[in-house]
Amino acid sequence: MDTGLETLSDQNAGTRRTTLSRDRVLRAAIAYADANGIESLSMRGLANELEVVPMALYKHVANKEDLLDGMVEIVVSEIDQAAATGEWKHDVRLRILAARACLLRHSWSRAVLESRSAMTPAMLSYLDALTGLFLAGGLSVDLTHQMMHALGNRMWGFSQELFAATPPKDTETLRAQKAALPAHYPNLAEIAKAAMHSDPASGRAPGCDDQAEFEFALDLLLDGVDRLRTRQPTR
Amino acid sequence: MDTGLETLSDQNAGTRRTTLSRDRVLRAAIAYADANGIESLSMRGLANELEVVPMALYKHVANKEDLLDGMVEIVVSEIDQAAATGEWKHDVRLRILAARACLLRHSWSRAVLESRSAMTPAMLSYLDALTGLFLAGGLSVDLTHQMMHALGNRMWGFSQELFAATPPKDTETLRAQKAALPAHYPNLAEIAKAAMHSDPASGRAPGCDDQAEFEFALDLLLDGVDRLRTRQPTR
DNA sequence: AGAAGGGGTGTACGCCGTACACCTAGGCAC
DNA sequence: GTGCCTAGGTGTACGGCGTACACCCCTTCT
Repeated sequence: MDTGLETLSDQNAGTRRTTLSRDRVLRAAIAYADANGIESLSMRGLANELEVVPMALYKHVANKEDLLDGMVEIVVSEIDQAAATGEWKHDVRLRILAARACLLRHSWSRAVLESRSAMTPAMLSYLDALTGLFLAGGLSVDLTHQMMHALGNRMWGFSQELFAATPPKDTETLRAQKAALPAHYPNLAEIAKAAMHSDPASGRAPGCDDQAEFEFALDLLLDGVDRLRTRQPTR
Repeated sequence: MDTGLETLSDQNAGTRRTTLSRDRVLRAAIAYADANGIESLSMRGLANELEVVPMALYKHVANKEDLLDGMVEIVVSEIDQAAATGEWKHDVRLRILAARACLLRHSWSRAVLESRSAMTPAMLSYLDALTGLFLAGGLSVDLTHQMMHALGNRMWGFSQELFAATPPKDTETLRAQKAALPAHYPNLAEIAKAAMHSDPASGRAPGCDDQAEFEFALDLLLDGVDRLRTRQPTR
């Protein structure tokens, strides 16, 4: 479904324009949110924009939550994944600035991203690549883990853990995709496995000590500025 | 208005319980959000909780936005402002962890806080005190400024500038409270003044270079972890 | 030709925030 | 005491929202 094949439409009378598709709906929603702000994006308004009746949208998105999920998925997938140069710090820096630039292009995206509970493939892919850069740069698995949490904030404003608060929901497919996770996101799988050892808590994102991770990042900043304190001001 | 004086009520018949007040409404809303989640807090449900008709709330809060403003104001004002010991890094650490602890007590508060556009007195007061700690600790005005932005994120998940996007609105009172700002929040006023010099842009929070501030914090983290990289893992 | 089903439609329900007119009870001036 | 004023609770109503459900039409496959 929702491949962009666009089978025979636009007969010259122009009665029905190009038909809908999940992708067309999502992109129209993004354009609408860009133009009018996310708070004024409604199913009815979007349908109106697409010159279609509101309920037509529900043939392509499950509900408004799904619409928002799809919107951020597209935005995140547009993050420029620059090629690695081998200079890990430089590479990480580039990736994160690319993410920031991408989210800034759609000012609503940060807020929506934070309101989502589950990770999408594009997010996982981005995070996995970033994790890989740290590991390749020689950071230990634990340090990489801590750093990912510390940066989560910076990248798109998260403060809570990335995998938090996913309700049980459909256990069947969930278990399946959980099993498939290591294959697609090997780096994430590695730090998750390591974290699991120290504290096999329930649910996803097990073994993450939020408080410790928060303090780690805080101390990194405080110690860093303390070191700068003795020199002249930066700007 | 809304002082807690509670003039003669509760006549033994118990017809009208204690009457409403802005404070009672706000605290009931906080309790409701704590118990049921912020997304299910509605004016109607809250009114029902207070055994009152929905429109009665509007005698005490202007609208739902105002209700949310009032809720975060209370939460933020409950942040434990520990006495300064003179050890600036320790003091800053404690204040920030106190803020985190307070916001974590009300899981909805972070999201609501981020959705607000304007600063409230309690927020300004907290930020002013923190700024004061940095300055007293010997950080330059510029470094303090950068650090406040870097920490904004850590404290309650902000990624955007703190003062951003306040619409023009009521110029009369706005100008007045803007003029009164230095008296109440001297430390904030100092870094704002310094920032104004380098780039007198329009609106509030002038002279803040978002991109530079983001990169400052990012580099602090990356350089910090790079330094840790050469030693053994932390946990 | 006839079945199947993907995709747009129309109607309707229950929730939301809140404008506006109203009523009522206490405090005050006289 | 009488009459007014006002703060605060009430009732009704409106427009907007997300979306369930029954429909129907048009394409495609057999």
